[in-house]
Amino acid sequence: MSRSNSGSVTVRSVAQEAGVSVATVSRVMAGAANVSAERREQVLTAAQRLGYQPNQMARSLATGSSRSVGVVVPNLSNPYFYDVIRGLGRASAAGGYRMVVSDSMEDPAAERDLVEDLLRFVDALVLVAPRQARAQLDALAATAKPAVTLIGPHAAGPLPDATVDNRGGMLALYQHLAELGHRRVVYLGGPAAALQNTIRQEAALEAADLGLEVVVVPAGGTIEAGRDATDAALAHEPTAIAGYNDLVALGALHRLGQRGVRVPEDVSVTGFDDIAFSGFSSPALTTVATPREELGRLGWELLHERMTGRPSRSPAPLSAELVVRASTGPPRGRG
Amino acid sequence: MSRSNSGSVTVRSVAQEAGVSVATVSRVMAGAANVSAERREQVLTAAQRLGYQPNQMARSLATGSSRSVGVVVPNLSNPYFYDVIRGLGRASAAGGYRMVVSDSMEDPAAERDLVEDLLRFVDALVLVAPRQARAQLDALAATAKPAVTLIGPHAAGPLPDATVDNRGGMLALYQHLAELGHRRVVYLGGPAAALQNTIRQEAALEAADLGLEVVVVPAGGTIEAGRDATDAALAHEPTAIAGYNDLVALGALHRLGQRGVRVPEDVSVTGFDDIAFSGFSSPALTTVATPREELGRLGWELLHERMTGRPSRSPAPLSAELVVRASTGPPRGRG
DNA sequence: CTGTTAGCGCTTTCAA
DNA sequence: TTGAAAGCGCTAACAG
Repeated sequence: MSRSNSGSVTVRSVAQEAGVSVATVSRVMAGAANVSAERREQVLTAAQRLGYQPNQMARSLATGSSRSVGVVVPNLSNPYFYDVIRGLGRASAAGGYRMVVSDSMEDPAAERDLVEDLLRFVDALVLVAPRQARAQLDALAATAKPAVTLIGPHAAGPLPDATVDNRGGMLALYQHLAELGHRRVVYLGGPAAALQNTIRQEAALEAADLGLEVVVVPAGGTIEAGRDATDAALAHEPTAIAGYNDLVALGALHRLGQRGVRVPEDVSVTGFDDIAFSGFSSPALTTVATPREELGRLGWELLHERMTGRPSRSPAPLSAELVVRASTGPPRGRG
Repeated sequence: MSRSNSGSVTVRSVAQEAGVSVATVSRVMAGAANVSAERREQVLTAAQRLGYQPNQMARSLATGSSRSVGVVVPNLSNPYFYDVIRGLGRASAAGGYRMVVSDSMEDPAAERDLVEDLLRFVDALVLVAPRQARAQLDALAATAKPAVTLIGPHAAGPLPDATVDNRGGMLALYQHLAELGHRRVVYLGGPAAALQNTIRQEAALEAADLGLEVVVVPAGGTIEAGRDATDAALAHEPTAIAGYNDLVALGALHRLGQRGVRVPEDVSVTGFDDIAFSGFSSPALTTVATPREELGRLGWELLHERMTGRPSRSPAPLSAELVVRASTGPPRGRG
């Protein structure tokens, strides 16, 4: 051995400096109660003097826990996921755990690699809106480490999952449009690998009951995707366009503006997620809001239950709330 | 001891299964050349059979390196920082390092805590747009771990720093406005702790040489801050409003729309950063673009130099490029 | 309340 | 090319 860790201050140095055993130092650092005030003081000042910083690696190896949870998100450039992560981060921090987040950039293969990598050193894992096949996820549950999903598999699987009411949210949007008098709407579809899209798209079928004809035009999950799919959407002559998410809707809004199509006079537009930007577009976007920080918090709760060996079952989906802004209005007859 | 790490597959299990020593297993896993093909094969199949996964903690403790770099950003909800991080992530991943990113949420105290925490287990640190006092940063340089800043201290300090030409960018914006015929502009100031703001604000003084009178109105770094400061800005009767960054400018755009002030007919608006949303607002935002992924890459380069003990000096600021869109135009006389 | 000591799982000399 | 063995820095029995 003898790596040149020359300078590093260890429990040993502190113990020596303070004239106590390493065990005592360890106890003081851990905040254990069974140390006399006097000893504690000695250790603390010695540590201070030497600038001692516990080595997290050694600690983890000894305890078998890194006190960190891995988080994988499909796309951190979507503010929605950032908000979920923040809720998760706050909750886990309160529980004494740090978060290590990785972005798969919508790539299922990258997502698998990230999971594998994280599994080597975190205590537990949360997959946000996983983009991989169901079988892969189920395999994850067989791992020794606790894991949960957020906005995960539709049907109940071995992994606990917290999610939002995607179907209800979409239907609220459709109902709003139906009440406004719309009849034909285009749904701008999201990433194929996204489960949320599957669910949101399925809602199109049910929209028929509301007297709506919904045609699906594939787009993607980004603002650019929304912009680029808008021409195709317009070809169907809808009076309203429902985006897979706010980003897509914002992209559509932009393209409509370029083409001189007025919103909502000529075409209404809706999104999904209620990201901050949606309140600031012009016109401001009608969308559906879900409690995303709450979702993150809930994810931590589920994970924590798993980590402490308690049962933990997937809770009911968090409800989605319609947010009506300026991008929707009654359709006008044309021609 | 005897923590119930019962199930875990270790080098020992694999060695036993393969009928070799743990040293050989370690060598194979490390991809060392000095192992016979036969032995290697035995080890690999044994590892496969047992589903062996190296324990990263143990590895780190033994080698003294976690092969991870800590990254602290002030505000990940600003897409600008996300892009910088992505560049950094790609480069460090290519170099075999993983990134652990933390968000200080614009809180200098939180930033210090995060740094301290990260220092316990990462190999090196990069601070993006640090919000803490110069002295604190200089102290960081005294740490055993290599560290660099991105968009850091103005004057040269002990920490290498890669940055962008904030001053040049602002002046390009002012020159553009001056050429358009503007005379009086309001600069919507950013977060007090942000160094970028100091520099961008100082550019206001130089704008006088361009025939521009620039008055500073404090705002902040968010879209809400921009919105809320707009009324105060308007009180100065400017023909143009220059936001601290795109977020602030987008907020201003929104408020102007609410008040029925036309952009750019009545007031021109500019931002800084060229985040994706800025190309999609209406009107699209005139701003300044900086090579942010490149900035991240450069940060890794600097850090890597430090880590490998090479000199490393702060490079020249990356240049900022004016992006003219629809939010700026010639002023109209009023009254 | 305190110290001694045996590991956590892995890497890396060192000698064979 | 291979194995034995000594740690990396810390924690947690265990004995006192």
